[in-house]
Amino acid sequence: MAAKATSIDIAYRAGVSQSTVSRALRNSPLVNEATRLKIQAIAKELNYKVDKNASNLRTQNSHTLALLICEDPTNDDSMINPFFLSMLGSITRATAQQGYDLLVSFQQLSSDWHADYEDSNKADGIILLGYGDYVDYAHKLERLAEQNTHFVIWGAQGSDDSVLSVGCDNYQGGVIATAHLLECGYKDIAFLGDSSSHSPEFRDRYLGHSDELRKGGLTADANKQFDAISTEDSGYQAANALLDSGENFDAIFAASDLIAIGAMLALSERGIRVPEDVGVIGYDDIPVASYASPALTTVKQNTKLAGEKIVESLLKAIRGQEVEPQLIPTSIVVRQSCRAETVVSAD
Amino acid sequence: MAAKATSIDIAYRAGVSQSTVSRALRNSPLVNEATRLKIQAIAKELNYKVDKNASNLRTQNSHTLALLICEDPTNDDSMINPFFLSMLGSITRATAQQGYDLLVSFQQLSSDWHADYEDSNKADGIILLGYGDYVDYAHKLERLAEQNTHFVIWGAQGSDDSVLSVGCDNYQGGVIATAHLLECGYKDIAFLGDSSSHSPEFRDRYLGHSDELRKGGLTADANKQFDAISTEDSGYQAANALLDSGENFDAIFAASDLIAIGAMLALSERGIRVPEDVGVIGYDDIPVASYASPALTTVKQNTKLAGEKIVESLLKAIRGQEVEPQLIPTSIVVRQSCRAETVVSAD
DNA sequence: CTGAAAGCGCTTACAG
DNA sequence: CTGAAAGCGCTTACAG
Repeated sequence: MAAKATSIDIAYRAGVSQSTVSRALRNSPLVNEATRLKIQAIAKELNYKVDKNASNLRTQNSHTLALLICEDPTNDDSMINPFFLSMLGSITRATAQQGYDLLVSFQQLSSDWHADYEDSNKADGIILLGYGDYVDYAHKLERLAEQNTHFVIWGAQGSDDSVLSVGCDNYQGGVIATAHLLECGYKDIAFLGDSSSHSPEFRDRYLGHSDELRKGGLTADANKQFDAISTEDSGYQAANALLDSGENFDAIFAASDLIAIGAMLALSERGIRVPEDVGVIGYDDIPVASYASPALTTVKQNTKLAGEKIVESLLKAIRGQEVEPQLIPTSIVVRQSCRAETVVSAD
Repeated sequence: MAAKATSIDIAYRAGVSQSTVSRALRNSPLVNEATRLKIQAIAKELNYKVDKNASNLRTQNSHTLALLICEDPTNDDSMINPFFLSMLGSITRATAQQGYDLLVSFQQLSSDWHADYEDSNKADGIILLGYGDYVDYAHKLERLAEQNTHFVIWGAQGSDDSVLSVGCDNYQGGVIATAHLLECGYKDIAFLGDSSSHSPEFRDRYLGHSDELRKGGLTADANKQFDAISTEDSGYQAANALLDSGENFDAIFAASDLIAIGAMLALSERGIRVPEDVGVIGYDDIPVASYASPALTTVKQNTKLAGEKIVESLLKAIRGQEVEPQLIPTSIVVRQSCRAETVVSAD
C-alpha cells in the first residue's frame, strides 16, 4: 500500500518546486503552460488528489455544506418524513451543482446540537430542515445567529430578521387548498394540524385557510380545528377526535399528506366515503399521495426549486452577499380525494 | 464578528501551554483534573470547537464516511429510488451512532466519479449504493480496490474477493417470494426484471425464483422473463411486453416494488384483476408498497439492519480488521396483491 | 514565470 | 503532570 502522493512527490518528479505544483494544479495563470501540463499529467498518473484538510486549513473554508434534519422525537425512529427525503434529494443535487459537498445528519430535537459543523470548520454553512416545535428551538437559532453561523432554515417564515429562511408560501397554499375545496362545493371544512406558533408552517396554512373562507363569506370554526403533527398516526387520531366531537363537516383540509392519509383511514373505518361524503385535501405532494386510495388531491411544494433556492441563498450568505428570505409559490395537484369542481355554480 | 477562538486563545486565558489545552480537550489522563476542568470551562465559554481540518490533517483521518448513490441515468432526474432513500436514512443514523460524519452525493453513472473523497482525505471510506449496470462499473470498483480505497458496496454479491459487499440475500428473497406465490396456488409465474449479470441483484432473485420453481416440479420459462430496471415506468413497459407476448401467466414476480407497481398499472388498464386473475409480488417493501391498490405483497429488505451492517463493516475495514461480506436475510410481507394462501392444499 | 518561506491550527513524541 | 517543538500538506504573499 503505497503512501498517498503529496505535492512534494510531484514536485520531485517534475523537477520543480512544490509551490509551482500547487499553482499548476489550481490552474494558476502564473504557471507556464508546458510546466502546468507536465505537472498535471504526473498528478494524474500518481492519482494525486489535493488533501482537503490541508487546503481547507490553509484557506479557511471547507467547500462543504451541512444539512441538519431535525425530527420530532415523537416520530417513529425508522421513518423519516418523506417530504424531507425529497428535499434531501434536491438539496444534494443543488449542492453538488455548486461544487460543494454535503454533510448530512439527523438531529433529535432533544439531544445536543452538533450544529458545530461550522464552528469546527467542517462546513461553511448549515441548512436546517425540521417540522419540529418551532418555539422549542427558536432560542437555538438565536444562538446560531449570534455566533455568526451561516445558516438557512426551511419553512418557518422569519419573524426574526436575523434568521434567513427559504420556504414555500404556506399562507398561499392554505388559500388555494381552501379555494379548491370551495370550488368543489364543500362548505364545512375541518382543519387537521397544529395551528399554534409551535408550528409556524401549519399556522400559516391555517391562516390562508381561514382568510379564504372569509372571502367566501364563511368563517373558520375553531371547534373544527384539531391539532396534529405530521405523521399518519397523528392524522388518524385527529380525524377520530373530529369524528367523535360530533361537529359537522363535509371536507378536511389536512396540514400535510401524512395527516391526510391517516385521516382517510379513520374515515374509511367508519364507512365514510371520500370524496362523496367528505372531501380531503393534503399538503406536500409526497410520493405516496398519488398511491393513496382515493389518490390524494394536495398542495404541491416544489422541492426541486426549493432545494436550489436554499443552497443558493446559503451560498450568498456565506459570501457575504445580500440575501432576502425566499417564498416559493405552491400549486394544487388535483386527484381523486375531492369531488369534481362544479364548473358553473348555480348557487 | 469576533475571529474564531483557537487553542492558543484558550491557553492564554488559562495560563497554560497550547499543548495542555489540546490534551485537556481530548480528555487526556495526563492532564491534572483541575486544569482540565478550567480549560474545558473556558473552551465552552468561548464556544470553542476543535478545528477539524487541522486535527484531521495532523492525525490523517477524517472521521467521515462518504455515501455515493449511483443512479441509473435512465431514471427521472428528480426521483430517487425510494429504497435508496430508506437506506440513506439508516446509514445516516448508523454513521452518527459511530461518531462519524456522513458526506452524501449522487453520482450519475456516466459522469466522472468523485470517489476521490478518500484520496482527498475528506472521508476515511466510501459506501456505494446503486442499482446501476454492474458490468459498467465493475472496472471502477477494481480501480478503487487497487488504490486501497476503503469501500463497501451494497447488494452485488462478491464475485470478486477484493470487493467488500453487504447485501440482503437476494437468492433467498427469490426463493421465498416464489414459495409464497406457489402456496397461494399460482403456478405460472412471469418474472419482470433484468436477469443478466448486468444486474446481479435481480439475477440472484431470479436464480432463487427458478430454483424454487424446480423444487415445486416446475421450470422457469425464459419466455416469461422480461427485462426491466427498477422504475415504475420500466415495470409498466415490461408488463405490457409480457401481455403482448401472448404468454400465459397467473402471477408476476417483480424484481422490485417499483416494477410491480408499474406492472399493476398495466394489468389494471387491461381489466386484469389483482390478485384474482393475476397475483403480483414485489421486492424491497418501499413505503409506497402498502399504499398501492391492492396493497403490494413484497419481500422486505431490512434497511435498518442493512445500514448498521454496512457502516460496521466499513469501519472494520478502515481499522484494518478482518471483514466478511455480509448477507442479511429477507422476509415476506403479505398484503393484498396475492390470493390468500391455500392453507391445506387439496391438490 | 518560479522558488523559498511562512503559516493555517492542531496532535504528539520528547524532555523535563 | 507540563511545555517547547516538530510537522501534517497545503496556499500564497514576497522576492527575484
